[in-house]
Amino acid sequence: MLCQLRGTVDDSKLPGIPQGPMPFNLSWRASIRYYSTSLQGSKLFPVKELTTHDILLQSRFIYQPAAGLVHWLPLGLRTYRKLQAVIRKRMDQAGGLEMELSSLSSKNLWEKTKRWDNNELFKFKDSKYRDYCLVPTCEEEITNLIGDLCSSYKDLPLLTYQIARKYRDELRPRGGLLRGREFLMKDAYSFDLTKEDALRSFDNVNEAYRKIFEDLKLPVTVANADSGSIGGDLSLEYHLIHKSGEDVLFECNSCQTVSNVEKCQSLPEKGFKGAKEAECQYFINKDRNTLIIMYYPKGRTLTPRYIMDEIPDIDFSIDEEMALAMFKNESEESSSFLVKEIIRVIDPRVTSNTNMPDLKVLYHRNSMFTFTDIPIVEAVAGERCYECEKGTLSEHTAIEVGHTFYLDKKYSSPLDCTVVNEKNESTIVYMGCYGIGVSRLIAAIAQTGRDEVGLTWPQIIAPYQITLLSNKTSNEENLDVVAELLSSFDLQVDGRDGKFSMGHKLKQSKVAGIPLQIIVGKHFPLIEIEVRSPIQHSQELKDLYKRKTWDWEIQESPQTAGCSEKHLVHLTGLAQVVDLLLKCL
RNA sequence: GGUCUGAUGGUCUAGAGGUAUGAUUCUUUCUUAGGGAGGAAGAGGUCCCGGGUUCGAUUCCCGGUCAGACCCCCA
Repeated sequence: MLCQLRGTVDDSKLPGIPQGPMPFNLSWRASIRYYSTSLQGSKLFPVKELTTHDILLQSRFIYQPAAGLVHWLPLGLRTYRKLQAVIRKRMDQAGGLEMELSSLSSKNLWEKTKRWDNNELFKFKDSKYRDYCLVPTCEEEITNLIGDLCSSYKDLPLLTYQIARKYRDELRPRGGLLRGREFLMKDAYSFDLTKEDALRSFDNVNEAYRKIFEDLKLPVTVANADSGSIGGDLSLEYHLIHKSGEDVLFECNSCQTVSNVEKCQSLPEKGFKGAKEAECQYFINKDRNTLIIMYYPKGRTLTPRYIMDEIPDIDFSIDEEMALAMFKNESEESSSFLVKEIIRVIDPRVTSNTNMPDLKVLYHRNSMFTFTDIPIVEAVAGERCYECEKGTLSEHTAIEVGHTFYLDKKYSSPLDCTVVNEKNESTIVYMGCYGIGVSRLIAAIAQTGRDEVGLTWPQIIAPYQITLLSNKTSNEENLDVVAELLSSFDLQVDGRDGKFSMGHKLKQSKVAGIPLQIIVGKHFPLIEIEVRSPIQHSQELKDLYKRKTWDWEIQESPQTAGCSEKHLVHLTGLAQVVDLLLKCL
């Protein structure tokens, strides 16, 4: 793939450089085109004012044919594949077995897990009017598959994964890759005989995730999370902190616990005397014999599910009016007042100093129970951590890029995924599921890594590691010599001539976030290397510098946009220096 | 599903009741030659779709479609 961008439009003048197959059968000319037309109109829209999504579009990583859909272009596809390779490597090391399930799934499994009635599911009918969906995730299919194929405890523990496209009928897709209707996700599923084993599998995958983000050199934040519609009771989210993020996290400055706002209880600040005024909301339990009244400070967001541990049979599907009607109705029918109960849940911010609203039901003192120590509203920054009760919470916005769930038997039970144990007894397996949004991760990395000049990728997923380019006057043979010298590297050779100036080619490479620009120009046989983002010199590099027997100058912090340092190296040492520089990234 | 905004050459845009401005891009060509080069000539538009008002609508009105932002939702 050396000469993908090499040469002029005139095929007859192509130099004798090996030509690899073009991705997607794009013609030679199309390849030149995607490069040369990038950032059109950049004078009108300087890169630093563009959104990251626009940079991805204009530097031809992706093409957006319609809202929520993405075509991957040659440059973007390289990053897309490299990121998959990183994930694949770590999942394999964790013992994962890669598979690939169909993107289509028939209705019956989804009915068993009660997830068919979801308007984000892409549903359609075939010519025989049978219902299908495009998979938004694969718990149903994989659980069914494993239940069918695995029958003995000897098959466990089992970890399967796939990197495949997923579909969600988002009402309003947004932010391009961040929230598309079709996206790439790595989804993994673990199957274990016992809960202990399942929790070990959960830890195992989380460890693999840690390594993946370490490979990418990303400062990922792990947060306790609500498990949402997936269910289960243990769930971790992986986030990149960024101001554009849609998730809100709270971090405790004492115990360091990070939690998603959806799963973050908080205590009032020290010395808080109580809210001025309270509001309340009524709920009823599933047996319809207990009314639950939640009191919380006026103006705060009530989070009723925080009481789930204490009142597991609370029924959130019944609204306030219905709950009150049911309770009153039951009261009349039932002659015994004693079987009726009222539970008051009073948020800790509501105290004796607080104005309480009037009760809407008659009650009997003996049948009333009160919680006063369970926080039931969304946390806000500045309040005290509920975990350690010492630290103060601070707020961050973040982009969620990964999520792990311990599922217990949530899916294995309705889908009857069982194995026999040593005693030949049938037992339901324990599951976990684990996702990384691959396409979203690319967008998140682009977003968090970009600067005024353009994108900056972690070296391991940059579309190319190096752009090798010529200036307008250097002769082609010199470029060939250097290309040959560096042929073992992941190299993009931009030998376009004519109207493409050196500055033009440099800018394009830097906008695209290629880590190194190497210029074959007027100093030949000295070669210029520009480093896109700041790096730490390794000891190895410093040693080589001391031992060098050929020309090598380093210019720290040059006054060039998108360039942290420049090297002027003689051909003789070029490959060694490039190799060590890449290792510093 | 709600609220708002928008739709004009491939891309971005100006504009006004009388078929359209500028830039960019693309083609040919000359010059230039180290930080997104400059000139010359050329190419490229049923002004989103349907209806209404009008002598005449791309422009005004109504409806639709699509796109974007904010809600809502959300493994």
